[in-house]
Amino acid sequence: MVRLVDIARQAGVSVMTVSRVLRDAPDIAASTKARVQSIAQQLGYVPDVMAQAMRTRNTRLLAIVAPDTSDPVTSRIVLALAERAHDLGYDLLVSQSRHQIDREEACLRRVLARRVEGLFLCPIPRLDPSAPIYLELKQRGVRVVALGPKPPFCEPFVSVQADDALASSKVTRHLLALGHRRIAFLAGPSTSPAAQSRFEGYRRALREAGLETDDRLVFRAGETVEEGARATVQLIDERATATAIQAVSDLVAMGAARVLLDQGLRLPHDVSLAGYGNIPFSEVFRVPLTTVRQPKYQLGLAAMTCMQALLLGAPASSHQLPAELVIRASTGPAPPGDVSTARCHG
Amino acid sequence: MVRLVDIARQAGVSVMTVSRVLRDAPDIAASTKARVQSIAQQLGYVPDVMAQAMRTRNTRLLAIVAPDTSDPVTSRIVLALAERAHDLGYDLLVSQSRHQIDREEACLRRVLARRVEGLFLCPIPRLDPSAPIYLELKQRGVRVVALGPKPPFCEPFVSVQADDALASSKVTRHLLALGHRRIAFLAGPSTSPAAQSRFEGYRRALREAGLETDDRLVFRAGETVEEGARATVQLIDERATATAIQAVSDLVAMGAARVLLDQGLRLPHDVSLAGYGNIPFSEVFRVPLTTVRQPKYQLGLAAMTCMQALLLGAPASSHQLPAELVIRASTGPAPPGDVSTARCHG
DNA sequence: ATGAAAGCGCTAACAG
DNA sequence: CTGTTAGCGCTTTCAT
Repeated sequence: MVRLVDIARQAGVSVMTVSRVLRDAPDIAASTKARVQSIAQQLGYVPDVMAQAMRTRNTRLLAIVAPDTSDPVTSRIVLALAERAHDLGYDLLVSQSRHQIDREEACLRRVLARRVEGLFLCPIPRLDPSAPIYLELKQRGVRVVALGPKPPFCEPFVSVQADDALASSKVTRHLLALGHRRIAFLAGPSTSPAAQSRFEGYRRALREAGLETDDRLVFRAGETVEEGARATVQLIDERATATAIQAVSDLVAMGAARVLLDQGLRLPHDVSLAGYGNIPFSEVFRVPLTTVRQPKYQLGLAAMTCMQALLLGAPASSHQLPAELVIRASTGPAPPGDVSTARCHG
Repeated sequence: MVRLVDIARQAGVSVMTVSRVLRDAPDIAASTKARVQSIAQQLGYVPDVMAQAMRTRNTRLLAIVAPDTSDPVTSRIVLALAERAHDLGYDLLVSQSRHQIDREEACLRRVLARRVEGLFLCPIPRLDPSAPIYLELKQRGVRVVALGPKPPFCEPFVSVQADDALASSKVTRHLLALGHRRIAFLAGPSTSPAAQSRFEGYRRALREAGLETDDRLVFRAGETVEEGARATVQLIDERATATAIQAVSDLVAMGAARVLLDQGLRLPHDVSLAGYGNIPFSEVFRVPLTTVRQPKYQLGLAAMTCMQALLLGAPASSHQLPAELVIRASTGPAPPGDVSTARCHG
């Protein structure tokens, strides 16, 4: 490994001079500079970032801790973060908490031990409102940007997220505009703030349209295709006369679609279906799915912008980015003669 | 920041003693140990991995450099790598080369500057057979595990990949077994070794069945849905009388499906279609797609196993993991009376 | 069982 | 413009 001393010896100057040249510090004779640079080049010198960090206290290291960076949303965010980080001269550490609270804690300890300058955190939903490790992050002055909906115990952190409630209400309004009055909702896990927000958006839109949420139209699904399918079977079993179904996520919607299509129902002729999230390929789904496009990459960029502010010691504020309704083939006008619609009108 | 000295002072012992305790080194009085541990705990001591690394030369840092870690395959691999790395006491750096050669080089320089102990590399296909930066990696003794098909300039590195040629020939054999004789192939970019291997597998299966590759049935598609669609339009325009179409990837297959379905053709009644890669949701595609399931997570695990060997200075060998044919609804028996089939039989 | 000295590779602070 | 000194937080080596 080539060190500064090696170059210094070769060039017949002090280590300090070499250090200055290689950092482009001022007050160096042009001739010296050229000579040192050439020798460094020739020897194939590669600076030791660790040693620099040790001295300057700048690790130029950021980290993201998330339950699963392979999911379509997070992986796009990681892409944006790593890309921007690189351009800003930082490196990005990736750590998976696998939805396990103690694993998340272990990841965070690692991150502390690496003396990262900033942390992007997708917190695991917890039941317990107190989270000592998060307090510790705060205490130690780690700059934290929370990604996604912020649970109560993340209050002190800046956050960046899509406006789930708003986007979800856009979906509901779209269905209402198509004449649907009985819109079922396939809900996500109650521990997930994102899922909650989407349900909130649905309720809000209904309320604004002068309708009340009918509990018999709300089904607990979950996060997976399977759970979506199960909830839809239940919906059918219970003879819930909905003309439209709004799902908490595209995955759940796909499960619903499977069941509906298997029943011989046509989308959107017999029933409309909407998802949320615009996962890749929801476009090329059996019936191209009306959904919400989350600005994933933009979320990453926004998060990094926040981080830059924090790194400069500037105040940073949380952001809600608007998500966009994408109307495709799975939603259409409500069947005109539908009993339930009539009833609602009456 | 609490350092060893701080603990030492509190405990009335030397820094060395504290260091020993915290590393579980032998020859420490039980009483001292207990006292130091308790004080460390109480002060919230977090070791400085950088400083440790500086002294011990073990950075406990690994890195992955890939064109785009958000693609479905790579993101799963990253998941496996980060997870295993964590369990082995390593952290993982993620760096995106964005399909740009000079960016890849910049990423690799960063990785060198961080003194990572090992590197997972998804190389960008290059036309030029020489790649100085890769030679440098080799020279500097960085342990490298190549992911995916290994281009010629990566020869010196251990690699882990799915056996694309074999899996691709499984697809072709499946179509042959269904009675298809005129099987079109939608090929990928000629620079991609993976795409090449898949084409090879197709040819090999045909040859083994006593058939020759008909160049008029091979269409250059690419990597995207769009390119798949374009190639399929071309296929139709040229009146290529194929009864089955094998695509280099699921994305390309989806493009093909769009065109075929738009033409009013039924899958698999009129024409069979197979993809490759088993991207999420190819199962819930308009017509569930026959495809090849790549053992993505397993690839990550295998790569890490190789890395462990390298880190121990042990020899490691390259691995080809078998990929599995997944038969779904898009492939079926060849239309019995088909002219082309008849012609082949005659 | 514990401590003192030295140094990993680099740079801040000060001197000349 | 260039060099000297000191030290970042830790551990190796050698002493006691």
